[in-house]
Amino acid sequence: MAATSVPEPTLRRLPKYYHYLRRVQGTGQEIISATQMAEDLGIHHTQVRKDLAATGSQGKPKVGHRVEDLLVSIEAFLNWNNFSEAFLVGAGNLGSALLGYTDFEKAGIRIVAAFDSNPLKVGGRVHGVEVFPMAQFEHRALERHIAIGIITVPADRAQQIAETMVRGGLQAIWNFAPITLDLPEEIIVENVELYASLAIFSRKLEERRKAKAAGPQF
Amino acid sequence: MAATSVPEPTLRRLPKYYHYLRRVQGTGQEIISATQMAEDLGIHHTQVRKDLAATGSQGKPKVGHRVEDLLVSIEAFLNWNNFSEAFLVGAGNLGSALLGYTDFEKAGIRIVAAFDSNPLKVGGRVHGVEVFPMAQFEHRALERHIAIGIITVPADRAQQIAETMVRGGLQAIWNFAPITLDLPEEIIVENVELYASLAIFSRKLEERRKAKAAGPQF
DNA sequence: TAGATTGTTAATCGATTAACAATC
DNA sequence: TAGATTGTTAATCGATTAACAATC
Repeated sequence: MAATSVPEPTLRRLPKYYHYLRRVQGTGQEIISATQMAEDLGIHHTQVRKDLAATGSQGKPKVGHRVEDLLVSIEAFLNWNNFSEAFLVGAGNLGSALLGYTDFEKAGIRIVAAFDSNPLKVGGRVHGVEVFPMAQFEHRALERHIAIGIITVPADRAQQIAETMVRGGLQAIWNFAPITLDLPEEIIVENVELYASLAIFSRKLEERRKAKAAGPQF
Repeated sequence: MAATSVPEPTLRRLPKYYHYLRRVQGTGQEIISATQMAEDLGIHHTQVRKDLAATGSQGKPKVGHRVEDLLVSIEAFLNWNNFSEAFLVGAGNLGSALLGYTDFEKAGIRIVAAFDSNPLKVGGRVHGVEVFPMAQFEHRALERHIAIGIITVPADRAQQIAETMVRGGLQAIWNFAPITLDLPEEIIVENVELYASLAIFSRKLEERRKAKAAGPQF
């Protein structure tokens, strides 16, 4: 069962390479070296080589990698040729924004329905996606064999929604609520922690202010 | 200059503790142990202790930590009592969603103006925040001594926007576009990589499917 | 050929986890 | 007191970086 052998940081970097390579492709360039990629992306070149090797793509010594080959390898490795269907819960500001991201489809996920507990939203459509009452989530998810759930509700409702998702047979949850979900171990959970960025901002800006106040030391 | 000594992963976990402790506080509980926190958040207890120690908060052996004390320490450490003003560029779906997040203010950031190149959006308000033409960004930023910029435009415009931000004197950039910004080293950049989550989903779901197809091994 | 580039193996670094002494 | 909990020092683990052989 060595399939888990690819480190998660590598997995996280692959989309970065992918988007970069798409831009390179857009300029008409057909060959690229790991060295060049590393420089442009601010990543160590050995790192880039290892990451690309993980996708099974091979380059030619002295030449480099074919941009097209790399794109195909990454797509295949991430299974981005197929997509899984997703249900989104919470058609508020953030939820609506995600419903508008048609590009997710190129990245393995298609949001096929939204759910909300607000009767004013139910029955309508957001970016073309129908909004159903939360009460219908479980049976619709089971019926359609949905794999992925997206949580864009306030923190105090997230745990409960997540549990409904598990009952609906979902296998992966993309959680935008700032709360740690307590779920069976086999459920894949990805938390988008917006506040983590803010913590880094506050701290680093403050450090800089202090450094400035202390004056240049040399 | 030991201020940089706090590891970034610690910084990223602190908001998690903070939101958790707020919920605990909401139940009326006044004392909590690192052990309990660790269990609820799925983090090793030693890790929690080290992270809390970094904020300067102290607990009492056999007793635990006062919830209130921890909240105050984390707030102070992250400088969340003050806030910095931010300009957001790109009042589309995601940008609008962020403009509606009034909670960011508790986390050290207040979005005071939005900018967009679409004349239809300029002059209007989104969640109460005025939308200005992009051409005014630089002088308004300089005038108001803005520290933080938020980029919620498509990838192909992000680099250019970021450069304008630097010219406007901003010190930190929160980038939601899937592109690596090439900026002077002193600029603090935080990338929110939504596609990273999708990479993990695709890969892990695929692994699971394969494991299932192979059948239970024991 | 010479040299740029690939790809792998070894060394380093830093975060996480384990072990343990201190304390109320 | 005994035992739970804190907080620190040491060990482990895994990712990143460095070194180097292979190749067109």
